[in-house]
Amino acid sequence: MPRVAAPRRVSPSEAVLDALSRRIEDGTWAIGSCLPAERQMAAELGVSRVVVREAAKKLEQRGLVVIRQGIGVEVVNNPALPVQRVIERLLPQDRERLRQAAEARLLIEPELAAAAARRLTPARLARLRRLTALLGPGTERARAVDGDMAFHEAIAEMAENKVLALMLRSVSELGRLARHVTMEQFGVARAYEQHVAIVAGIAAGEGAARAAMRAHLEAALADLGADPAPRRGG
Amino acid sequence: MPRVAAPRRVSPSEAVLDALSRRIEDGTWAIGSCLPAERQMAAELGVSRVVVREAAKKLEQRGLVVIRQGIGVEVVNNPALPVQRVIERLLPQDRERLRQAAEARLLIEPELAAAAARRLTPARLARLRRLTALLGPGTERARAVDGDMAFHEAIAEMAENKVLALMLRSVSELGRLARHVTMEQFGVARAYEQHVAIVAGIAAGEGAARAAMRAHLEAALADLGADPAPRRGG
DNA sequence: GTCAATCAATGGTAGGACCACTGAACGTCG
DNA sequence: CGACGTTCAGTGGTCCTACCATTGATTGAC
Repeated sequence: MPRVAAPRRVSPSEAVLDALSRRIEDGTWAIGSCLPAERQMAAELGVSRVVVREAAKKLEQRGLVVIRQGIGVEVVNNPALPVQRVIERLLPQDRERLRQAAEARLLIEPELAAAAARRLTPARLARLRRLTALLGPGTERARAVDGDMAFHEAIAEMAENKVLALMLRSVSELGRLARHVTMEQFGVARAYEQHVAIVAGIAAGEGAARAAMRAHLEAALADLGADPAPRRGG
Repeated sequence: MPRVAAPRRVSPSEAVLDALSRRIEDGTWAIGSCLPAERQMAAELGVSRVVVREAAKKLEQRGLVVIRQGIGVEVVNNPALPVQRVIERLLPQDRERLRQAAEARLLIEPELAAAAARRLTPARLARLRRLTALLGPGTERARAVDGDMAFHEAIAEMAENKVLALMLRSVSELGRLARHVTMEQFGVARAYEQHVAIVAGIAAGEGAARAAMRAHLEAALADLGADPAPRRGG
């Protein structure tokens, strides 16, 4: 019986958590699909249902899955979700949270655009141009917001800084509802033009990218300020 | 039997989670102390031990407590912890994580210093001066790192943007180990001088604050680059 | 006085039973 | 035939009880 050689046994809980998160990340369970039932996984992994539940709960906290009674455990893979929740608890009031989030975004995102410009390739430029089409003429409001998010997220990705990308996505998701309102209020055409301008800026270079993005965000912020009560001001 | 009036019963789990987090935030259980045992809380709240455990686990994920077998549930209240964990999972490699975190910090913190300058009051200035003393001559390495963190955190607080403060704290905690190394390598005296310069900058105005903070961070980043392998580069 | 064994308390796991909710299959009624 | 309410099987949510594993303090022998 070794007294120092084996002090580090992995608990069943950790092992299962590891196994599940691994299989989610390697695509064993596709995004949008459901994991096997808790009882079944417990049987397969040779552990009690308690540890499976615990692992699932942790995965939910990490934004990898959502658990719904009567349905199952669905894969979503959204790492920004936990950050969002932290911010929501930190700033319970919608209005103030939105303001600070917009402030943070105004600080982060122009820099992301600049970094994306530094690292621009023809393929990436093409992708950005494709993404602007998502806000092209005749786009419905519901899809427009998704298209808007996708566009900004792509830029964040191209900046090749996952920390900043995570932060951007978190605050950006927080403003999703508000964006919906302003889109409805001011139309998507203007947002589309600004996105086109941003792409042109990124193609032109760091400075132009920064300026274009900054203009876009300031416009959105101004719209937000014009809206008296952004949906449930509690 | 109302068919629409009462569709929203709070589950025991939510209720307990709410109760516990409330009592933590209002200081019923001081930071550093332990909550009652799970069995006891279960009895007091009239609920099974499972839901108490679940609530405790969620609190742990939120960075409010840490759970240790054989010890109990200790209160810590560190909202940045979940964000740290997300980043650690997102960037498993120490070196790259540190680099991106430093990049993010270099972007965020000068702006926080500028905001702090805008909102400066005599009391706050005094507080900052007091905090610089934590790095004064003759400070041990171990305490120096804590003092450094406290100083930067205070500035973030004075900027009055909790979102940015959260982000700063998260990336800043990630670099704690590395900071330890550089402190040991280059001494605390230089860091002290830079902190003094930052305070002077904040007192002088936005631009000066930004510049001073930027210089401090760039120096730290350069030190980091000089270090070949910041502790376990796996 | 030192050190190792003991012990009580804590969180961790097991297994089984039942509750609450969901979606779909089914049957009924208009 | 079609729309609607019912039933039902499957899912996660909760409960209970017992036991395992780890910790820190207590106790005892040396």
